[in-house]
Amino acid sequence: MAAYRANFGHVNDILPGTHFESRKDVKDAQLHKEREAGISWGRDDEDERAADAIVLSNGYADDVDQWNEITYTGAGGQTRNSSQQTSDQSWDNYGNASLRRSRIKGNCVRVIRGSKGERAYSPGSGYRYDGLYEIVADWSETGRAGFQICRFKLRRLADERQELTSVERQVQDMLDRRGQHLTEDSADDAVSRRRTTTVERIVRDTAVVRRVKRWHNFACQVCGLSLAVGADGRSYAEGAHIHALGGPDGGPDVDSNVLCLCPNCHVQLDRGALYLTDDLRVVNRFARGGAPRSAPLRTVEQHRIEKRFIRAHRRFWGIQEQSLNS
DNA sequence: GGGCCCGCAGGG
DNA sequence: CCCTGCGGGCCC
Repeated sequence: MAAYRANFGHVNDILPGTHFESRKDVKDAQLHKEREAGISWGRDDEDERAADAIVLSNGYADDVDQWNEITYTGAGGQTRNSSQQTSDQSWDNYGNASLRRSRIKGNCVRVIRGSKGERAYSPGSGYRYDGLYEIVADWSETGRAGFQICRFKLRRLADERQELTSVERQVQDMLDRRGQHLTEDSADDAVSRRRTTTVERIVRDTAVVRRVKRWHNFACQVCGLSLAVGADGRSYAEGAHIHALGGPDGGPDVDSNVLCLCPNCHVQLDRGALYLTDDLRVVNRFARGGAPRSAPLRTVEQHRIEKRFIRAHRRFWGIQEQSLNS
């Protein structure tokens, strides 16, 4: 059998946010080579071992997951599946050496989160592909259990640096061509601006966003509007991140941080005109008639919203949740 | 190809 | 909690 070749970046047009039932499914999708191990590696173009994907599933007690930044623990030094170090880890371990190699070469790695990981950022069950990260540092230290561990600092690539999948690239090419064409004709600056926003929106329409919109049948969770546009008979809705994406303090692209909204309510949420209370009521700060008005957020069983994202959004807009007359 | 070791599964 | 099973690498 031919040696596995490391492959960096998205694979098979699988969008970040795509959910899998089991490690076997993740492997079969070619996101991660291994059935069980955390680090996926193969030979790179110089025939060295280089890592191309990792799984985070609480296998090592020293892991720290903050979505945008991950402090990952290398492989080895524990009895299988125990989560407990019983000896030192080594840089001779192929997984650890391959992650270091990818750090040196600047290869990005795919990150897959399992349900046992950090609650705020992990899927309720199974596994979820969360896109591309770069490895910014590696070092050794003494772990909680008192043994040497290999450590890696990973940072999520900014949205504009998350490489597009090939389908998205095709759409972008198409839009680029149309944009050029229109610019020649009209020299209208608004055209290229609109083109830019369209591309951004495509990039951000992850599997998470698609799933949330489907759960709500493309109806707005705030006002209930079902915008019937398009020939497919489906309504138009947008995936709105409560705790906005981007930047080192950006929120995660996970179900519990996304709402299905109409464009009006989306922009109001993004500008802080709408906010959510801890008990999932929507408050319009600038409602006509003086006092803020609130109404319950429309919810469905399978769509859990996390308070921490609601709070991050309020904190961002400097909203203290005190004067709540519903 | 066989034997051995390893591992962020998976199920009882 | 323990145990079994399995795929991949690597060494004969």
